Amino acid sequence: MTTRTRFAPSPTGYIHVGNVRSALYPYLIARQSGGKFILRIEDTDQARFVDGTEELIKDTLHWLGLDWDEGPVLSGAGETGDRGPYHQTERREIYLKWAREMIGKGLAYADPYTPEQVQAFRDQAKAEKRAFLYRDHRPENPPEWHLGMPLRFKTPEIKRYTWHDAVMGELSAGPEALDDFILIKADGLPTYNFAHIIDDFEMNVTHVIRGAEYVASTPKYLSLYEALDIAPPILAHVPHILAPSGNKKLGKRDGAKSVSEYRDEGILPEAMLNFLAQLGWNDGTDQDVYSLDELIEKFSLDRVQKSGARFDEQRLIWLNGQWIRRLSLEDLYARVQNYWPASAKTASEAYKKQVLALTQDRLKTLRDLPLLTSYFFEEPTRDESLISNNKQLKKLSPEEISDLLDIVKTEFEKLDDWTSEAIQICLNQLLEITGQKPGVLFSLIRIVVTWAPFSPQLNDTLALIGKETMMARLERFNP
RNA sequence: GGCCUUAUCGUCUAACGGUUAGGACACCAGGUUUUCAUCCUGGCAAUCCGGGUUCGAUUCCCGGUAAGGUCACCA
Repeated sequence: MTTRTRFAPSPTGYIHVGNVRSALYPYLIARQSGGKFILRIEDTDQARFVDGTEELIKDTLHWLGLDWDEGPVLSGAGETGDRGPYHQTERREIYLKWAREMIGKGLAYADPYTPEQVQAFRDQAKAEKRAFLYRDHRPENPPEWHLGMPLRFKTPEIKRYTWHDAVMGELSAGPEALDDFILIKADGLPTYNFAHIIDDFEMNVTHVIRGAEYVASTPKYLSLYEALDIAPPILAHVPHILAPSGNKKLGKRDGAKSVSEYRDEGILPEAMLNFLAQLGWNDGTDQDVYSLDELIEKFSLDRVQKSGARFDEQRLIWLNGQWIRRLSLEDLYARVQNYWPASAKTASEAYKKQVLALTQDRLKTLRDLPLLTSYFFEEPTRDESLISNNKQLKKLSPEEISDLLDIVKTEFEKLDDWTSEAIQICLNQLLEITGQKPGVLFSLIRIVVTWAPFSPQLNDTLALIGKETMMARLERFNP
């Protein structure tokens, strides 16, 4: 049987990094076995529906390179795949057909209570410090069901379930976990609990990979699979990603950033995928950097961690730097297009590529580009703290600084061959003439020319900035 | 409160009864006769607690403790 996995998000807002991992793992499983990866939109909650989310989901997956074989098409309103529709709201009749069959078999019944009455039962259970079970209130003679009232699953057998989870191993839960949950809501749409089971069956899904919050309801699903005589798919519950501080699950309230935010900050999709895959998974080796192809080859659910992992942004940024360094100059140049400082607009492509080549090694996120390069394109703003905070330079008086720079100007004025090599020779001569240490002299030149906290090698930087600009900047500076 | 799950450096993790408990991020120190966020070298730092089982437990069992999930006409 071919592997078929799915990512089934609800269009209820932005996509955060936790969601991405729930897409990545099923994607990897599908690809490593030559199977299919399905995108299904679970849009049955009309109250929480947020317009535009579906486009966001598709854009995000596409940006990450997690392309799907079946589901809504990337842009526009169509769908691909022969197991659709892939929007749950368009599958309404399918769920109702299943529901009517279940009523016929005595597996479902109408819920006669008002929401307020059910809430009263719930409150009572809570007051008595018990778990709420609807089946304790299962009506003796439920009315005939019709559209407009909730339909509930009549749990056929209240018992303990034991099952295997591809991540968690052997799991089991007592009869308390079983209840008569709602199949069809009063609005005629199914609940997640019902819809996903029908969909996964009808779409031939072989692996259900989802967040650990579904472990508690798995016995209910098992009970439904059994009643429907459906063989359950392989179940894999992935632990939560934890917020940077505290032990809570990463959520919007804890400042969980959307994937687009990281994208805007200049995190590469390769780094994001690499980071997320390793958050809670490893292949047992010391490897740190994995391409998507390597992940496809090496990923396995049974090596996924059972406990939650904290989202460590510093590691993500480190990985991003690793990936930036692995990119070819052409590739990096293409990706960095929207990150240049405004002043680079008029610069030539050739010049920008030279700047990029010089700074590639120091770039951690694409958004750092202006910080690292703006002085190549515009007059830098003088920042006195660079001198006053410099261990060596702050010992020098303004006069001493002025004298040093005069010598520098004189020597460089004589230099016509403006290449890195010639500049380096000139710099070395300046050390001899002034009798200064490199840490003093070179730092001073670097700061006065760039006014940046860090920059590439001095000779290369000066070569690229050009003699004229450099001399002008030295001239302008008065200690 | 019921049910379920988890527990190794600050963080992510390796070790599937025998290791000086390994690696990575972060941090600290030194180096790359030049900054630095790259690069190299070194350092700091962990098996939640208590009982078993065993010649021997991070590893297996039990009990605590702590943390997380869940108990919706949300997914």
